[in-house]
Amino acid sequence: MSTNSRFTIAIHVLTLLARSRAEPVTSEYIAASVNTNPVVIRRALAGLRAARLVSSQGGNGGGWRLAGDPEDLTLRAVYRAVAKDEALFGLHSRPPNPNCPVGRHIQDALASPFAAASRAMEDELDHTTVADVLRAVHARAG
Amino acid sequence: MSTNSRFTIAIHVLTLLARSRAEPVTSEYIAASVNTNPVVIRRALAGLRAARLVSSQGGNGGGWRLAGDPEDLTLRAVYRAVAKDEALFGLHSRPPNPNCPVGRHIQDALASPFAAASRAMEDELDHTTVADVLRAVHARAG
DNA sequence: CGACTTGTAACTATAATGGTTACGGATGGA
DNA sequence: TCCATCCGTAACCATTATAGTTACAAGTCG
Repeated sequence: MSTNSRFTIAIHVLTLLARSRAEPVTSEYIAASVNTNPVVIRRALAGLRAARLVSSQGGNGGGWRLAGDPEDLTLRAVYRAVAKDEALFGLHSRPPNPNCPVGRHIQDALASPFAAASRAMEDELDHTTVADVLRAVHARAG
Repeated sequence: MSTNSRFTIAIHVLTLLARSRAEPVTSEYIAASVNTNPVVIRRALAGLRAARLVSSQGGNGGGWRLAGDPEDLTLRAVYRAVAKDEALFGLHSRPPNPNCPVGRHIQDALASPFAAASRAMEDELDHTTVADVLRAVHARAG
């Protein structure tokens, strides 16, 4: 449904930060792990900082740190920071025909089932934390 | 998460077909309700026909019909027809660095929570049928 | 002072999405 | 048979999202 990797990248980066505890990590180091450009990382992290999930420090010895305990950082919180106000399912790109009964009311009729589906997904994301992801990575790393 | 209206369009069209029962509906009529071009509708319905949700009939008096009972057509089935194999959350656009423990295992570590979230969403979509949507539209149309 | 790092603008490439025109082919009634 | 109708699909274009890259200003710390 999406050609978009923002959510995955965000979790990847936060997992790296969780692994290094309070030690700041540079965008260059992160970019090497994600296999992309440091600017892409800074852009992604700017959004997470706006959501108070991470903090940054410029200059020598600077970098990025988790703002809180990874045990308390759920994938739902990460999802909301990345998705912002964007709905899970997009509506019509142009408004449907208001002279057709279906066109006039379809968006209202879909609001409830769409919201329920989105809520169910987020509730499930609430069951996993960044700390859980880090443990899963460590388990596979042996 | 998606700039994509395929799912909404599909439900909209199927609701129109459910309303007209066995009477075939032309792509031109559907396009007028959706407020788009008939070719866009034909493209969308071609996918739904491949999933056996609708059937089409060319020539005079032709058009599109639901293949089954709208009471049995859940939004989950519509979602799967529209999303095909595409995952709800995209992974990295370029493979992460295999020399980093996190980069090497992050995708595997995310497989389980991502699948659970997608399943939770689909389970919720299973609770609503196209017939339900049509009733919701009728209720609002007064 | 100087090495380092973030912040951000600017530009480019690629791909997805959707809108449009055009036309071939099938259907069914007059 | 003829013809209006309607699907099937190719082709092309515009718009937008994404992300990759270079460049440079500004802040930080030893």
